Amino acid sequence: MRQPRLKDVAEAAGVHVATASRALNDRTAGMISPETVARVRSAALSLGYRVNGMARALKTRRSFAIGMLLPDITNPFFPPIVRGAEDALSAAGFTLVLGNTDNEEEPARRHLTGMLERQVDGIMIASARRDDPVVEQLRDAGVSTVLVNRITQRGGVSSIIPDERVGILLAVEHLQRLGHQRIGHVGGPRNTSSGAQRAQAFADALGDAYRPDLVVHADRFTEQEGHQVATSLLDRSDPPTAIVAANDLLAIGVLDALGDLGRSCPRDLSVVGFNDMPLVDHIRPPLTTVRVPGYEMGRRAAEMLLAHIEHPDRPAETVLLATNLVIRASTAPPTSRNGPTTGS
Amino acid sequence: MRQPRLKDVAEAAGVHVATASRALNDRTAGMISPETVARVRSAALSLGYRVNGMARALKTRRSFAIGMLLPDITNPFFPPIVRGAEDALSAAGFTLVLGNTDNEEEPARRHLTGMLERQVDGIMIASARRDDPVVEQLRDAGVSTVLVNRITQRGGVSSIIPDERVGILLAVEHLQRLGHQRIGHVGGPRNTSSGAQRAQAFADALGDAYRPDLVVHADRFTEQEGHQVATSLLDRSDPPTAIVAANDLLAIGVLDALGDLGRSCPRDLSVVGFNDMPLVDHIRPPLTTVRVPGYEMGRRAAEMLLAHIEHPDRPAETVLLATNLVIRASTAPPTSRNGPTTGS
DNA sequence: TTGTACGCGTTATCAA
DNA sequence: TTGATAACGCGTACAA
Repeated sequence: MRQPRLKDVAEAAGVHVATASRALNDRTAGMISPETVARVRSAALSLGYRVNGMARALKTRRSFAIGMLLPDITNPFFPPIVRGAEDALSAAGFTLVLGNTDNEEEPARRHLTGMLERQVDGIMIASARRDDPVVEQLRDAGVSTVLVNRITQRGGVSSIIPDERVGILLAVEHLQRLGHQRIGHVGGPRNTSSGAQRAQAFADALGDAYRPDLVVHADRFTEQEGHQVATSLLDRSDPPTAIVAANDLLAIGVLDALGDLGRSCPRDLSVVGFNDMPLVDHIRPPLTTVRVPGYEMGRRAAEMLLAHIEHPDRPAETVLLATNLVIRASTAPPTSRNGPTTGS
Repeated sequence: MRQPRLKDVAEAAGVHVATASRALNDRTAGMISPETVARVRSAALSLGYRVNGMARALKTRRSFAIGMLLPDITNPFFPPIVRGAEDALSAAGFTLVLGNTDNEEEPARRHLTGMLERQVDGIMIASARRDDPVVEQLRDAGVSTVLVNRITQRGGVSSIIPDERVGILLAVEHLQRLGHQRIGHVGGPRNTSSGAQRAQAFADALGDAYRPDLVVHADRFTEQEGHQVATSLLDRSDPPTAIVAANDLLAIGVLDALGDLGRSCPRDLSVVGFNDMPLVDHIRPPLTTVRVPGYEMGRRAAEMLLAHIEHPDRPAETVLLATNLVIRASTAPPTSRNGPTTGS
């Protein structure tokens, strides 16, 4: 026989379905006499009854499911975020639906449509681009949304991002204190807030020392892309003595490029990453990087989203999460080989 | 005004809801005259209509959602599996619901209950323990299930796992060929198939050379645990000259322990991991490890699950995915310092 | 080819 | 405190 339904429980307990429904829900069990509640619940237990969430959602217009869009779960920076979100969500009785977008619009739309059709109660987006029509639509459609790690240019939707400005500033100051004067930047995609903001923060931090020709941008936040664009930067007659990368994956790409050229870090080049994603403390050399609390970011994002679902009329807010510099072995003073006085 | 429903579309197109329903579904659109289909679809488009998946699922008893239980998305081995599964699922119009269990039963049950209440059409479990009542229940309840990466002792449910036996054998042979004679094993939790099978395969591969006192087991597949149990193995008067770890995280723990003791890899100890998870090629030293095709495993698992959902009566099958050894820099011949002839 | 009528399983409203 | 009844939005036999 098939899954028992509420009606079966009600019959087994000798009450009406409505009564059974009330007895089973904590919120409404107070209306029912303790004996009846007990009778219904034990009947449900012995029948192995399980509510049909679809029917409930149809009636209550709440699915207790949340969707999350991210570029690629395979990027080691995201799992802690997802884990943080999932922990907060499941603690509140919500379920997490995941979708990878590869930073492209078509998959993003596809996933979004699917999630919305399935009546998710809200959406977290970790894959927003600076100009993202998808986010606009969501906002206009009145869907509870929280942006994570990346924001769009036009606001109107709550978001939580790392303090990129401070992070980059700390990185630059660290390098300058070590004596570096020719500092380059391997930036991320300019159509993302992280790519654009970090590049801007880099320029601002350097001030007069800013050298536009020492800045390159990757089209994606991947090791391969970092490798490729860093090569052009390193393969010139007057390469930088230090590089601030827009994230750890790009930084690793820089290290790869450096190795290809037969040079080594930090002897020939200092490298700073961004995110402090898992395992970068174990790579060669252990990476100096700006730490972003991924787990916290995911957790708080979920909490913000749940709060927004409870109180849809509260204004959007954007939270800036503190970052700090973790100094490891990929940064060191410039040597005479690459120092400013060399000028071959 | 609220979300338009089918009725609104029907009215806008001047037809009955039933007609609108048929016109909107590709499967049934053939029953409807082309003009009507066009009229209905354009009405739907201009109204911004979106089916209510809950109502549809309630009626069709298919949610097009799949649940996946895993120990911890933060363990770098799992993201590729999840990505593979998600890609296959979304290609088939399914949605992925995620749950982290931390290898504990209570969270597993909680997530499972939530997923089942939400009427998922099937479940993938990457967190099974050897004796897992949760899996038994699922099987007995007739829920379509596929086990990934780990299996239970009692079968009856389809599964896909790496060929651990061959992988371990390749690792051991590689070390023996290098000249190692005192080879130890840092095993995983014995209540998981991966922990138990790899330990067994290790013993079998070594045959007469097997030394039970050179085997320790971690209670969890984490770097910390590996660090801890490896210390006891390395901190003895006659430590092994090589260690096969049950997975990469444990292997990294071994490297940590080695560093604590002031020794280095591969000079004082060769280490082989398992999984070839992302970034282990960049750690110090680049890790020799048994490669498991995580993405493929996730993709195929999803495909198997979908097949099972289509044909619930087909018998359970278990797929063994080929593994191979990736030799990098964490393995080398034993030196006189730690070689078999030393015997202090 | 289209319309009628009903049910999927639950909760909310109203009445008793 | 409990029961009767009507939705929630959709798909589908069956009839026309």
